[in-house]
Amino acid sequence: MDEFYDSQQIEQAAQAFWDNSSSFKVSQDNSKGKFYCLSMLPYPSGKLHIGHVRNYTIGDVISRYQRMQGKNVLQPMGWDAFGMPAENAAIQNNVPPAQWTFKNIDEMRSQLQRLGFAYDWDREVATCHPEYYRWEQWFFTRLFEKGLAYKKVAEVNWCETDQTVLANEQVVDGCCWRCDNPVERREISQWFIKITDYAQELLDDLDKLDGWPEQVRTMQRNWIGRSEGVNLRFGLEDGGDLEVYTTRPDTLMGATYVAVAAKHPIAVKAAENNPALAAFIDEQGQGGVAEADMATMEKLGMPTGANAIHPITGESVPIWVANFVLMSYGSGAVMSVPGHDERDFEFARKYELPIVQVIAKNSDEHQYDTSQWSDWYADKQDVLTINSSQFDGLDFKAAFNAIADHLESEGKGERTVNFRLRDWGVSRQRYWGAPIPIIYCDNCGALPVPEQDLPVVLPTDVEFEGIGSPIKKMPEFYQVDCPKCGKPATRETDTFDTFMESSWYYARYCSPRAEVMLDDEANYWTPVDQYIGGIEHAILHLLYARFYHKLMRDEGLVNSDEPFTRLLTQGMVLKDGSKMSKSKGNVVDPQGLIDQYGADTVRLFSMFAAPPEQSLEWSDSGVEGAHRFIKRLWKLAANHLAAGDVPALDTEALNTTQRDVRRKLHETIAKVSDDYGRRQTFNTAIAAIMELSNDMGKLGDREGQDLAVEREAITAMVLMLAPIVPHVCHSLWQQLGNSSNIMDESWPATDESALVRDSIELVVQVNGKVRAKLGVAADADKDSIEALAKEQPNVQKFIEGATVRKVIVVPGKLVNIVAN
RNA sequence: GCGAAAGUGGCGGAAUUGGUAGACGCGCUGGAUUUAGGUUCCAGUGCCGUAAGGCGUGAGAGUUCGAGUCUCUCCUUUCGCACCA
Repeated sequence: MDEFYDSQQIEQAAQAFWDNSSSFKVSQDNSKGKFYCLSMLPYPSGKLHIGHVRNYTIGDVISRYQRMQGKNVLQPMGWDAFGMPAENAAIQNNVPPAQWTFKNIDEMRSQLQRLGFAYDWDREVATCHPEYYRWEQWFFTRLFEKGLAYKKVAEVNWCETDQTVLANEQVVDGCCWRCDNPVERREISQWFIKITDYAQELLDDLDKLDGWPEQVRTMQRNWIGRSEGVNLRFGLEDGGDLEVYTTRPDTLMGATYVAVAAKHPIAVKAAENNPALAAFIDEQGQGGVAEADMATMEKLGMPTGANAIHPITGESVPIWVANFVLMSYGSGAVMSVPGHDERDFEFARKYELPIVQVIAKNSDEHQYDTSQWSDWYADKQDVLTINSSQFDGLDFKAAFNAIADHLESEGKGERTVNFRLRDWGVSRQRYWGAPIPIIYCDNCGALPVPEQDLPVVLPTDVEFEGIGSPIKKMPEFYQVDCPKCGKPATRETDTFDTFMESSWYYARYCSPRAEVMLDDEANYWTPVDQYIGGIEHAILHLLYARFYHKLMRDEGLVNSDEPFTRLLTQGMVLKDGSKMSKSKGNVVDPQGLIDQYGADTVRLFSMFAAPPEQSLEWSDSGVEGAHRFIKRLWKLAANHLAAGDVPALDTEALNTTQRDVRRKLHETIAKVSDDYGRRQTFNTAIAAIMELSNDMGKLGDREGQDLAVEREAITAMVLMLAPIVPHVCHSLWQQLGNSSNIMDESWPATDESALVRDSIELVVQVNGKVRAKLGVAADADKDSIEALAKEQPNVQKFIEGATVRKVIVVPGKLVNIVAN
């Protein structure tokens, strides 16, 4: 065997072998258990980023590990190919988005292939291809017919100068990123899908997802935001009423004003005769629509001059316009209880509105300081109502029920379950996306494009100027005949949110060329057994995909409730402590590293530097360390093979050193198996194999059973490293004399008899500090351990003159002598 | 602002169920070998201290025989917030 490790030659040979034997092509096979391992598909931005390398290495390691567990493994790859960057590149480089996108796909595909990922490339999907998005269009027409897709007015960021809609990302400090003019909020009519119809199920089913990180489930629960409260109505002095929703009806007696959104009809009407209010409302239309910006801006308000009638006391309370009340949330109005809501409290202090205390700490502490907020003011526990006339002296639950009952009996309100989750807006006023398959006819209204006319193909031969979407200026695209009455009609020119494509691609991989949206193979492979992707997708993408799966289930396309059984959320890759970005100049190009060290080194370092869920600090010298380890492994095998014939292992004939090494080997197999399968901490698996490799130096002269133990250990190491560094392990496997394909070998098994120990080492502590170490027989009893521990000279020294109060013996671990 | 995480040597990290803090790797120091050099191998390496020993897991408190791990308060950083993907 060549003593020199030549990564490029080894990797080329291994990849040629895999290609020639179609190693990763997979089909339905009912003789084995299936395992669907999926990594989030990349946006084809140009070149592979180091974050992609990490994501896809994790997926590949899990796939290859599962294959060695005897599973029929599907690991596909594709492209989330629609989106804004292609439009931006088109403007910058004067190249059509489609052309730019396909060039990037070709480049990135070859990079992925160079990394040796075990993808079934026959299943590759690009979401910008009409054969993909036609099914998305078809599915949307099904949702339309079921009443799950509808149109309503919603706000967007609007740049008046450029006459264009801006994404939140394109709004910088309230101004347009291109022309720097202030952005305003504009209402336009858009398509929505009723995710709120599924809010309760999306919430409930989170409990079933025990293969998901708890933090992701918590984030989704909070995002869905189920609350139980009361919808209640304040009367208006000039007739009619004003509906508000509250989760705190127990504090209704403390409502001292009502706040409405700037665009609320009451505000708009009041502004008619009030120029100052009109100016204020106008000002609130400035800036972007992003919630983070809304929530951090200064809380401002202005009185409308109108009053509302409190539903219980009948008292008159002022109606204010407040910029923190959003028209898109609930009814666009809230009751304000400054005594028991921190935001209302600050608002009331600022505008000198009355603050009334209506709950008090359950103790005798009825004191209430209206000059500053105290945490307990909003408590629901250990509080009683006060100043609430007939509702005095009640705890939260009793007050909630008494007031809700009262409102219901008076017809002024009703108990309601509310969700924070809003319907999914899927319209985008952009070019590079899937056309929304709707036709507007003056006679027949909005109609879905008939199935036989799908797909609505996005024209790719376009002049792209950057201001507005080119298809909005193409009569040959939007001028159509009404599919119902045949009269001239207009095609929808908005395109779908790209989350539409990424919400069902996992199912399409199962039968990517089928002439239906999904076929039987989808039910063979789904749900995905292991999904891997960035933590930044914890809410939106993962929630939309869960929703889509339920929609597809209800259409009869899949027969499971959830798309992803186990989820691994990968941490970010950092350099010098911060996220890599071109502006910081700290971007690591994986291609250069692959050229220099080989794919295996890059894969090994990516897996070794941190556990997958944590952020990973990239380090060039760390990459060298990974390369060094592969070279050591190579040399270990070369020297072993050079030592000559290996005798059969005779476990009865081993000396102490050989037994120790063999015990270490089987301890390592046990640990590494657990790390791969249950813990998914590949960094500790690699560390354990490195430890084993260090320990093998103890074996010495490679005589007799030395070689037998060494062969057993090297064989196991190569098998255990194969998922992480598949090329070098493929080569070593062959050189060790095996004719089989290593990825179809079985995972090594632990020999329990090798783990047996005669004696164990215990730690002896005095008052919790380590004072001695003690070797005892593995079956020693507590009393003899305690006696032995006390005899230790260094223990004697510390308990001398003191009284032993207690002795704690933790079997197999330690003895703690408590003395003073 | 709201929601979710993270914080351990010079650095990346380990400690899985409350039980020896710092595995493994990087870097550094000393030595050996070879070379023009990279390489390779051996030894050492949390901090203070000659030592005995003491201190030490973002800060502060608490529970416990025992806390990186559990509880509370605070600080810092990261991610998400619905049109970035």
